Formats: sequence, C-alpha cells, structure tokens
Amino acid sequence: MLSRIIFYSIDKAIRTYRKLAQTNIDRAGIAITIDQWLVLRVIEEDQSLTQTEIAERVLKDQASVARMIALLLKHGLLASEPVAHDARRTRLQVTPQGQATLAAVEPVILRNRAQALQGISEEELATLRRLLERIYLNCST
Amino acid sequence: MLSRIIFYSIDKAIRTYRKLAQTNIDRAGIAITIDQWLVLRVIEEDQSLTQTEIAERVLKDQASVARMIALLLKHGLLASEPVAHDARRTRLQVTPQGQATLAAVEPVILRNRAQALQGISEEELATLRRLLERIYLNCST
DNA sequence: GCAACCTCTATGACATATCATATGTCTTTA
DNA sequence: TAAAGACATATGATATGTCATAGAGGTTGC
Repeated sequence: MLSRIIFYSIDKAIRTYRKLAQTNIDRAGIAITIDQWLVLRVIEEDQSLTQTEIAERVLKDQASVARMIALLLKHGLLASEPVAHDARRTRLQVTPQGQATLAAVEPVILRNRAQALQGISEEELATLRRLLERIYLNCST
Repeated sequence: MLSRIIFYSIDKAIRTYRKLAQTNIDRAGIAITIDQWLVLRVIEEDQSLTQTEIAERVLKDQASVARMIALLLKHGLLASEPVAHDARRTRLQVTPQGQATLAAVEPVILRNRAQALQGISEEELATLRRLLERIYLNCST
C-alpha cells in the first residue's frame, strides 16, 4: 500500500498545501505563482543576493531561479540594474508593483497556513519539524 | 526566517529524499525516473486501472500520467493493447523489461528509505504520518 | 601579467505539474 | 433512439525541476 509509505504522506501533504495556496492566490486575483512569490520575497529581504544564493534559500536550482527571475522581470515585479564592481551580475529590485503584490499575497498565505495547521499544537509542530529535519539530514549525507 | 515555516521543512525533506532516490537509481544504472517507477509499480499491481485512477493513486494529474505512460511505452517498459468492451481505453501491461526494471529498483528504494529514516522510531513515524495526514485533511476541505 | 581556476548568469534538453480543452467513446435520460 | 452528459485519453500552453554546459567575467598563484 502506497499509503503506508511515509514519503507518500509527505508528498501528499505538501502537494495539497501548494494547491490550496495557489488556488487562494488565484482566487484573490493576484497574478503570481507561489514559487515566484517565494523568490520575490527573498529578494525583497536582501537585494544583494546572487541567483545561486537565492536558489539555496528557496531550495531550488539556479536554473529554475534564473527563469523565475526572468518572468518576474517580464511581469514588472522586479527591475534590474548593473552592478558597478561585477559585470556578471545585476542588482535586482522589487518594483512598487512587486511590493504591492507581496503585500496582497501576505494575508492570503497567513490564512492558508492557519487553515493547514488547524488542530496542530506548537509542540506537535516542533516534533514535525524535528523529524523532517532528521530525514533531510539523513538524505544529505 | 524561511526555516521557521513548516512547509519549508516539509518541502526540504521531500526534495532531498527525491534527489537521493533518483541519484541512487541513476547510480545503479537503471534508466527510469522515480515518478515513472511509481506509475509502473501501480500498473503492475492492477492492470485494469484507468489513467485517472492511476493519477489518483500516485497523487498526480491525469495529464502527467498520460505523458509518463507515453514514455514508459516508448521505452518498452509498458505495452498496450485494445480493450474489447471500451474503445476509449487500452489495457496496459508491464513488459518483461518493465518487470526487470521494477525488480532492480526495489532494493534501491528500500535502501533509500532505510537511510532516510535512520534514527526515527516506529512511534515517531506514526506521529509524523498522523500530523501530515492532518495537514492534508485541513487543506482538502 | 597571464594561465588556470572559479563564479555568475543564461539556456538547451528533457521530465514533470497544472489547467484547459479537443476528440472520441460510452451511458443515461427524456 | 437521439440528445445530453459523463468518461478516457491526448495535447497545447506555460511554469518548474534537474543536469549539463556555454560564455562572459572575476580571482589567484606563479
């Protein structure tokens, strides 16, 4: 039975959460994917990050991040300007439109999380986090 | 901090596990993706399933399953034949090559799981499963 | 200084995720 | 039984995941 496999449960939980999150963002009339939102949010926090560093923070590949950034630029949520001391890079900036999108998404995400974690205590959450971290460490070595 | 968000932990755990699994399959010289393997395995268990039913079992979209089946057919791991009473469908069969692939992957998967779950007790696993199931239910309603 | 090496970004190739829809085929209902 | 609805599969469009690599630009060591 697939349902007895823990990785199946993990996959099911995260997929269902992602679907809920994206549905609610769409329903709020916001034109962004959750993955793009995550990247945008990380850039907002620190605009000096390289794509590789962004990729590490959001657990994605540099190639994926490059394409998401290209889309965010195309959609006007990000702007880029050259960096003086390093011609390989560009400095990314969240545009006012990007800021507005972040602000609009924030409450939706908070509601999603609250819904997803209903009936789960802080202690259980800590346990969950600890076990998942253990799996992560077991897999990375 | 992203690391404080539980969905980040879930995502990190499952991604790292998937990467470990795929790396070990590749390293064993087996030409199949984990997703294709999962589909092939489900078909082996019940060859009368429709694509939609397979998709439900493996938590994927019918469109994704259709494309994976197309690849499995192309690679010779599956064969299809018409179904007498319903012209919409085809009956899928795991070929000998498919059987061999499943047999070769099995021990790799078992080793992966054992590695990923090192140091986690049966009781903790049950807790993990219960919490993830709760998140899933919270998100599906 | 410059050769070897490393970093940053972009992109090709292929697989998957998701939604929408097309097409053909049952099935049900008026 | 014909029309309407449901179902099975395929596919277009777009986004992401992953690996590999190209191409331009830094950095280091000699």
